[in-house]
Amino acid sequence: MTLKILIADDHQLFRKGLISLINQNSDYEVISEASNGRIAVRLAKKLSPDIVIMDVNMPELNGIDATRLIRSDSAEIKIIALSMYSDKRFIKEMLKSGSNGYVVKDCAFDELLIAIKTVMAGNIYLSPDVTASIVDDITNSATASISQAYPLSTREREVLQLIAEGNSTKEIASSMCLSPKTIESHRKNIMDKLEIHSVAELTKFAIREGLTSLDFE
Amino acid sequence: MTLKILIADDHQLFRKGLISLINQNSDYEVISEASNGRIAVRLAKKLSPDIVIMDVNMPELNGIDATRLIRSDSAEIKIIALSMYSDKRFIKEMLKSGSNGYVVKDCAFDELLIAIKTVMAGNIYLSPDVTASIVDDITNSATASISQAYPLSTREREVLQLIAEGNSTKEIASSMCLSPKTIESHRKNIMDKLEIHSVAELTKFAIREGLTSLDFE
DNA sequence: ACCTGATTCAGGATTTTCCTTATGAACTTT
DNA sequence: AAAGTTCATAAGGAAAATCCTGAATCAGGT
Repeated sequence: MTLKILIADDHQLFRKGLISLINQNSDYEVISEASNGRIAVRLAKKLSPDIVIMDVNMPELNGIDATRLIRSDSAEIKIIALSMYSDKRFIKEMLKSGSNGYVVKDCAFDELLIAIKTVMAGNIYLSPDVTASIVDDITNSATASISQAYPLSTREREVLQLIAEGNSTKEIASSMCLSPKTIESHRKNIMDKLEIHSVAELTKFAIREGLTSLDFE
Repeated sequence: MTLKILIADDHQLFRKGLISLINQNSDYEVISEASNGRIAVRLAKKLSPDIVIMDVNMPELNGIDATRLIRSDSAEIKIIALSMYSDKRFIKEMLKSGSNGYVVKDCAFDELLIAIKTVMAGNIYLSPDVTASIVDDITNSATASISQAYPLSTREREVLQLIAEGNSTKEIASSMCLSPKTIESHRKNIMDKLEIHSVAELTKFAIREGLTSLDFE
């Protein structure tokens, strides 16, 4: 029986390349693909894949929160985080959100296959780079972790991400299918919690936390 | 006779995926790969590929400068720029440096094949997104052509920096001893020139331009 | 002398944000 | 089980900021 895989990444060419690699192996089948976290969550719920390969940085809804949402629905679906960066914050947040592995995009394809086998066996897989980074972090454990300074709820982070991506309250409301008043509430709560009262600093916070990047739109 | 292709991208997984896709087509052969611009320049000189598929953002030596170096050595080698972004500045720099095409990473694989055929026929290929961006630029030529390089006046930069540091229009006005109305004008002019209409993206722009930093205050 | 762009600013219309309040659900604590 | 807490949702009205239009002044260049 083949393993059903869902791929979530915002770059079509990357997705197609990965699908091509994976489909050469008859043990695996890519059943669907998502260009952002929101779509990934919906497809995971609908299709129940065995594995989701999840990019960490995506527009609309990032991989961390998408993972959290999928995990809250299902403990069975394995999620492998895929990232350009071996940044400790991403790794920690991704693992906390319930991912079963963390692989950097610079890895060999064979490593990804090993990661898939490892997580399917019920274990956690981390890229060597990632492991090194984590170990390094543990040895220098004095530095208070970012996780402390992360009092925002899932919903709030979603909203913050969209704010930091340049969306207006209205735009966020319509993209999340909520009342603008709700977004206002979240926005106010975010600002109160962070003690930040400008979009500029909110954006910087979001960049530091990896919720958004400096990318051009 | 097969076309010899060199791939330059800093993410191994992306390279392997692309190679897998390309090698399904017997007209093309990926002869080598480079994980940064410097390696790409060396390999291009050594192997004389027909085409280099060049990521714009790479460590060590970026795609723009790598393209310039390859082009200064050879006018025959076709270079297709591949980027995550359809930002006008990247596009312009890449084309000025001598690339024959500019394709966004979100494109379909078939589009990349079309790009390859187009540049091999001696033409320039641009992704639809990219073309739109360029056309948009031309249609707004009067202001936009100037807005390309570094459009902001000294005063405008000053204001932008203060915006990006989280100050309100009022605060900026009082700190610069000007009317809030003046700051509003500057703000509007900045946004018009940059074609950016949110504080979030304005902040990102300011960070990229080095007008402000990500530091905690 | 004329034109362009930079800088300054105002009035009024529009939009957004801020503040308060509230409700039901889910989860925790007592 | 009852009470408290947090979260996500949202409305009404007040306050503030932004947007649009217009315009005066001044410096620099042709």
